[in-house]
Parts: sequence; structure tokens; C-alpha cells
Amino acid sequence: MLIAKVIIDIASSLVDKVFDYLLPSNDFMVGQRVLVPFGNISKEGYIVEICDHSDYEESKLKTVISSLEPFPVILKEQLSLASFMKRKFHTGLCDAIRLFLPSEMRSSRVKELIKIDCYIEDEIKAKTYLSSVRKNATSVIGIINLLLEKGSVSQTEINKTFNSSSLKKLINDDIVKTREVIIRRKPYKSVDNLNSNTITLTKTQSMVVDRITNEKNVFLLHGVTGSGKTEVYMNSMQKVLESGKTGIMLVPEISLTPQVLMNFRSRFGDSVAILHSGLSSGERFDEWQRILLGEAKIVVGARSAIFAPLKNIGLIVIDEEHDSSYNSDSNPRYSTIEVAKERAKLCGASLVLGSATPSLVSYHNAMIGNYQLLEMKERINKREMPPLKIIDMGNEVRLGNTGIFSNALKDALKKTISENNQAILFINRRGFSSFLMCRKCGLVLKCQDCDVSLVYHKFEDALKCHYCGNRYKVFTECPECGNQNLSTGSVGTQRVVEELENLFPNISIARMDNDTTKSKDSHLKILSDFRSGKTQILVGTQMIAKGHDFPSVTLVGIIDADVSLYQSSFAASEQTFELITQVAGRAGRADKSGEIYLQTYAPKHYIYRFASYYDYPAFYKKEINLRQTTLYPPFTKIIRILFTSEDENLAKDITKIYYEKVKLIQQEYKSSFKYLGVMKSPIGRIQNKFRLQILIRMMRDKEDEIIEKLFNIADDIKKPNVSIFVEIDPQNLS
DNA sequence: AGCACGCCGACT
DNA sequence: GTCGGCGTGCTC
Repeated sequence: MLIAKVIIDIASSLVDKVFDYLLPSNDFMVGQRVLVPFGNISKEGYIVEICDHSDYEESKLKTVISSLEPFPVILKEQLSLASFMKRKFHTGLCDAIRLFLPSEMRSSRVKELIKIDCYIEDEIKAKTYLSSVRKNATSVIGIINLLLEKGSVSQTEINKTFNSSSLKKLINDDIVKTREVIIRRKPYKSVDNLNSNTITLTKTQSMVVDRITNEKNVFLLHGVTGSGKTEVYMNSMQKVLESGKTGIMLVPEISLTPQVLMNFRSRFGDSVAILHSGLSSGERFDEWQRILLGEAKIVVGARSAIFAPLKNIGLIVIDEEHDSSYNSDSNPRYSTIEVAKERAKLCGASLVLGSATPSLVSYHNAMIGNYQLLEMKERINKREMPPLKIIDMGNEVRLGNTGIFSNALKDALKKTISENNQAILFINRRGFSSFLMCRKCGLVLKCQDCDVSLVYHKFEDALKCHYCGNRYKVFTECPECGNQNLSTGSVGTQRVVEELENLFPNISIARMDNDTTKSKDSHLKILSDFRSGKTQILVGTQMIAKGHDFPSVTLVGIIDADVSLYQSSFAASEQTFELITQVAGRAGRADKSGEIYLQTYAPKHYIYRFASYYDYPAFYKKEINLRQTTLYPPFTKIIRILFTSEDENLAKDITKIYYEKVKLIQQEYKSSFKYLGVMKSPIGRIQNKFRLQILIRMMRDKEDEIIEKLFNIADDIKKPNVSIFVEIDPQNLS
């Protein structure tokens, strides 16, 4: 008797295990979706294994009811990926499997789009019929003539111009035949121009392509902005296709613009499938189906495209690998890079991580030989990076200028406007939380135990450390210089726009932030208005930092660089360097040269110095030393165990139980634990759920062992109505 | 996630 | 006496 091991499609840790069922016949396959009896109801499930014995009492086994599709919808490789994710990230198997299918497919809300095609099989019969019909039967005559001329036309098309009852009559009389044709909904139909202009690669580029395509390896491609990484990706994909393999290209969600997709379409035509959240459910389903059936050979998409049902993968590219959108920080939590590494390993593919500002962790991996480092140090047009000027805002205050703009930036704006060029003003909101800063000397208070900035909590009127929960009294004067002009928070885009309007009343200014991009196409409109020159100054947040190419921009102003520098995270410096480099890359992209003004209260900070020289290696060296001495990643692991529940006491109880168990592990691995603490989450309640957390920082010598034990505790003490999430190196601690 | 089983309050 | 509250626990 054949036994199917089935994962039930219920995303609850309590039922996230394999259930054994009898199979009613031999025609079931691993990876198929099936309907099974479960308790008193029937549920959808996924066959993960077929074998001939069960550890469960055989007499109690129920039988699979039916299959939902006649073929498997999940590849064996994907099932391995799911169990990897369970091991590595403690995700549920069901949660992982759901990532492999378009969500609309479960509960069958989406179907193939079927067109009814009409045609004439027997022309002679049709012509005979035509001659026998009344002369004023215009619809009947028209339909037959149309079909005789065109061969076949869809039913909806015919009904548009002719009487539908005439068509029905013709079909009944067997003159016109019908057949069902599956139509693939195609996203971005309009960007379908196929003028593939092949660009000759530079020496460096083709060397890089050769290595990527000839070695099976994990590569870190560090290429400065404008060094032509995209061309490298395209060419590598081309070669992979030519060798009969397939590829996945991941980009951050935000850069999935029609332009990027057009690049791929024009190069690879219909063998490209696109997967991201902006597609309609029908489009997503059809793209997914094209991948599964092997019609598409290249998948372009945001992070979840790494789970595409693509066979025979030869290359995976992750562009802008430092981008935080590659880390999923809500359920199921996973790191796309880790998943990609595993997938590449499973199918023997190369993995390319590309960035102008690689994450410190990735670069460190390259330095210690885990990744192969590929460098592209020169820009294609050999143009120098635009000069970056650091403006000391403390000095402006001392000179009596307490406004948002320094005098230097005002002058530069004036000049830009008079020369009819464009400017971008960047407002830093990354990891926005208020810190307390001295407006004179730039001092920001840090935690004594953690060496990260303190966060001001308004309702408690206290400064807190988000890494250990320490509380400090709010200062009224600067402990360094005695100045009483302390400030929290940062300026908003709105205020910048207002002040600009006062300074330059006749200039048109666009604002781009969360407020102004709520409606669906506002994004595109703001950007295209700016591109066309309709607006001259663009004020915006992170959204404007990435990827956009505006040839007329000659001035970039970073209003408040310090905000990301002083966010309460050990990675604050890294993220600031990254951000500045990205924003600076917006200036002087075409033949006009550009400049960048960076306003700060800490002009001597090493991050700004390295950023102003665009010196990534120097930044890396400094920062990695710092991480080593302060014992932060990649030299340690930070683990957060998050407990959420609508019942505060329940959350507290289970946190306590967990904490006691972690203390036992700490005893066992004393030398590995660098920090262990329990506290409320910085945001104590989200969506009416109370949040508590345990934070651990530990050395990496026994990391796998310890993490496994932490996962096991969660499994052992889990209960209904409380969720436990064990997060490894979480991106944010909210 | 559902649904049944089970042990304590206000009712025809 | 019972109808029903939803806490607890199981589903191959």
C-alpha cells in the first residue's frame, strides 16, 4: 500500500508536520496538491513524500480524496528548500511551501484565462450555407465572410460587431466550430519592444562575465555606480541561456520599474517571466505557470522570485545585495541571500551578489574566502565620481543660521536654478526614531553597555537603548559642552518644501514621500514630471535614493545625514555610508557634472570622510575593525526571540518560561554568550498584540548548536494564542 | 485553522 | 434539572 506524507495547508505551528495518508491509486506524485480528510473537514495539502510504510497506526490512516491538479506544482528542489528554511530560519513547512505558489491558487481563486475561438472547418459547407441564406441576414453573412477571410476569430471579438444570436445559430448548425484556447495574461504588454542593442563589453566586464559563467561559485560583484553591472548580469544570463540552462534575477522591489523590465524583455523576449507584488493575480498566476511549464527561462523579480518553480537553474543574480528588502522581517522570516545560496547549491548554479556598497557581512565573507570577490573599479564613461562637500551645520548655527539649509547649499541651489539644471534634496528617514542631539557640538548620547545611540521615548520621557533596554534620564544640557540647545527628531519633507518655496517662489518643486505616493501611479507621475523637467527640484525620502537616472540633475543635497548615523543600531554607520553613496550616485550621471552637499553636525565623522572619497575599502577596514572590537556581527550573532499575544499576561508568562530555559543554555555555553536580556519590545504593542523580547548576542563558535536549542525551546513550549519568533540577525528591533 | 469534548453559570 | 459559555486539545 502506498503512503503519502502530506503537509496540510494550515499555517499554524501546531499542525505543521507531515500527516500520513493512504493513496487510492498509483497516479499520485510528490509535489502534487491534494484534498485530504482532516479531522471532520477536508483540507488542501501537499504531498512531500510517497513511500510504503507509515509509523502511524495503519488502521487509523485515512485516504487521500483527490488531486487538485493532474501534475505536481512543487519541484523536489523546492521541497528541499522548504526543509532548509525550517532548519535555518525555523519557518513552518507550510509557510515555506506557500511561498512557492501564487497565493491566489490556494482556494482556487484564479484560473487560466480561456478564450473561445471560432473557426470554419468545412469551407465548402459554409459557402453552400452562405448561398442559401436570406440576403438581409447581414450578421450571418458577415460572420462567415470574416471567418473565411481570417481563419479564426475569438467569440468576444465576433460578438462585438455582430449579433450574438446569429453566431449561436451558426454554431448550432455546425457551420462554425469552436475550440478553447488558453490565453496567457502578459504583464507590461506595452513595454514590449524588441530592439535588442547589444553593447560591447569592456575588458573588465567580459572578464567578470567569463568567471561567473565558467565557475560554479558564489561571487560578490563589487562595482562602483556606473561601472556597468547590469550589462554584466545581462550577458551572463545570455550565456547561461545559450548553455541550455535558466536563471533568476532578483532586484529590490522598489527598482522593479517598467524600464528595468523593458531592458530584460528587449534582450530576452518572451523567455522572461516577471514576478512581483504589483502584478494582478491573473498575471501572476500565468507567469508562474509559464515558469513551471518551462516556457520561461529567466525569472526577474523581487525577493520572493527566488522561490519560482524554475528548473535547471544555472545562475542566480541578486542585484543591490545590501538592500534590506531582501530580508523578510515578517512571517515567514528568511534571508533571501541564504535561500539563494542553498538553491544555487542544490542545483549547481552560480550565485552573484552585486552591489556598489556591499553589506559588511558579504564583503567580509569575500575577504575570508567564502565568496569570490569580483571588482569593477572604473565607471564605463571613465567619469570621476561627483565631488561631495561636507557642510558643518554646527558652524552655521554658530554663525546665526538656524534654518534647514546651509548658506553653501542655498548658493548651490541658486546656481543650479539659474543654469536651468535640476536638483534633488534628500531627507533622511531611514530607521527614523528620535535621538537627542546637541545642536552645537553634535553629541549624541550612547548606551554605556552597547555602544549604540539612545532613543528618546516621548511618553516615558526617557532615553532607552534598544539593544539591552537600559533607561537613562533625559538631559537638559549637553554633558560635553553645556549647551542647552538640544533637539530631537528631524525635519520632514513638508517643511523643506515650504522653506524652499520661500527661498525660490517661482520654481516648481515636487515632493516624494509616503504621503504623496499613496495612490497607485503617483510614484510614476512624480518621477516622469521630474524627468521631463516639469519640476525642477525634487524633495524626497529613501524612495528617490535608488536606481533612478535623471540626466539633468547636477546638484544633490543631503539635508540631515546624521539621522541614519544615530539610529539605534550597530549597523548605523554601514547604512549611512550606503545611503550617502546611493544618493550621491543620482548626480552627474550623463555628460553634465554634478556635486553633492552633505549637511551634518558631525563633519569629522569617519563615515562622512570615507563617503566623500567614495572609498569603500577604507570604510570597510575601519568598520570591520570596530565590529571586531565591539563584538558585533559578523563576529557575533544577534538573536531576538519575539513573543506576541493579545493577552499581555500570557505573553509575559511564556517569555518568562523561555527566558529561564535560555539561562540554562547560557550556563552550558558560558563563554559564547556576550549578552542576554529580556524586555518589552521598543514598540510595546502592534495590532493589539503585546510584544516582549529576549535578546541574545553570542560568539559564533557554537552558533548552530545554540540556535538549534533555541528553536527546540520554542517548539516545546508553544501554545495557542501566543506566537514565538526566533530571529537570527534581525534587521530591526521594533 | 476548525471542531469536539468538557467543566462551570443563568434560564425555559 | 439543562442550555451554552469558550478553555483545551486533536487532527494521519
